[in-house]
Amino acid sequence: MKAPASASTPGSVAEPPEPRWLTQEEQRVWRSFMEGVTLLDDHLDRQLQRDAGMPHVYYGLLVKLAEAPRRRLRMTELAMLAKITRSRLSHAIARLEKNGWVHREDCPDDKRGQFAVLTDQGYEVLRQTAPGHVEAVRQAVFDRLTPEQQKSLGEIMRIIAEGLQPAEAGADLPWLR
Amino acid sequence: MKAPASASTPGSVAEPPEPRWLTQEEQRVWRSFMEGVTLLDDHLDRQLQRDAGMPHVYYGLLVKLAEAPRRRLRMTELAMLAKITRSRLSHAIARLEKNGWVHREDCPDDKRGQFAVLTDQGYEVLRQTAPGHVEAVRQAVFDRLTPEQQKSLGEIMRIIAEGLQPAEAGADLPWLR
DNA sequence: GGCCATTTGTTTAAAGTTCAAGGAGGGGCC
DNA sequence: GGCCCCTCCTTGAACTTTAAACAAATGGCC
Repeated sequence: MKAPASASTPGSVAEPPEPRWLTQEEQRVWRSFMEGVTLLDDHLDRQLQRDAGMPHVYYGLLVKLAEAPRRRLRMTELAMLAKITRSRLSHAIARLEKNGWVHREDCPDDKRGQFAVLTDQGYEVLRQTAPGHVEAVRQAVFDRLTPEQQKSLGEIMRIIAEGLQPAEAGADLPWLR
Repeated sequence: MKAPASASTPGSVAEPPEPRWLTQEEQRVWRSFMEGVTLLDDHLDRQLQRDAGMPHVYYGLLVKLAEAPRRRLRMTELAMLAKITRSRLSHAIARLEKNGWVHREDCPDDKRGQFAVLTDQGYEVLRQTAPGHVEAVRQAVFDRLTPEQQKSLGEIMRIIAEGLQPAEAGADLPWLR
């Protein structure tokens, strides 16, 4: 495909600029990325579904709760930490509540608010399944990468994440970032 | 948490080995990774849902078909290329067929077989939406990374993907790898 | 040919996600 | 107080994904 002569000096008629296609090498990088992510995500989802009876995202929610003071977080805060919508979180917490791993509690300060609280039972599930999960992550990722690659991966993904962080997110909750 | 004295010289009673927990730094890497992936995936899904009326995975299927000889692929082959299950593919193709972007065709050599074929209309959708999609990928990823980081990302994700590739996958279709 | 394990692709139902809409409370402003 | 806009969270419907079960065709083997 050839760029039209006007590509660098567009006339008065509005033309869409020539798309900045990916080079061969960029395409290879992008495909490796998508494949790696897809395979890894599926792998961890299956591992956790099998050993903990929940998808990876749900597991991540329990982890965030376990790390929080008093093992509880406001719904909106948890949603932001986990990078999911509040709607999705609502459904997820409903499911985890049915399992007895989380329960909801009203917020005394704000009657609109809800806390998601990790139950003892939920904590126990986490305690029992965490070793298997870390091991899976290690085998799939860290065991295969050199320390330099690990560092590099961290930097790269941090950059990408920062670029996509909704601008307002946590503007008033800066300690979450 | 302290490792028991027996950790390095286990006695005759079977004990689970002390889990290889992630270090602080490894945790930071892992979280950046998960966050970046989550945000990026959501971002691209929304972009394509808005501009092309389909999720990212479905778009990927059309791309694979467009690149294939005669714009067609056997279901199993396409599933392997896209790293998804055949079941998921069946549903996806059904949906794309309803849109008129793909149609199924019987395989003359193998009466069990089906080809998924990209229609002209499907190709047209791809042609119109590809520029917007590449641009989104560029802005979110390539524009933010140095050439070295891009190269590094490619290597790292290739390593991770290889480690998770089901052993049999494409054993008899080596040219797909 | 006949048998049997395997491959191919689909189907069903359950589970998870998304999107748009909505109820209820907070908080500023008059 | 009363009004209005915003935030917090939930809901229901539509859609996508998963897991398990299935029919049909293949291919090796006797």
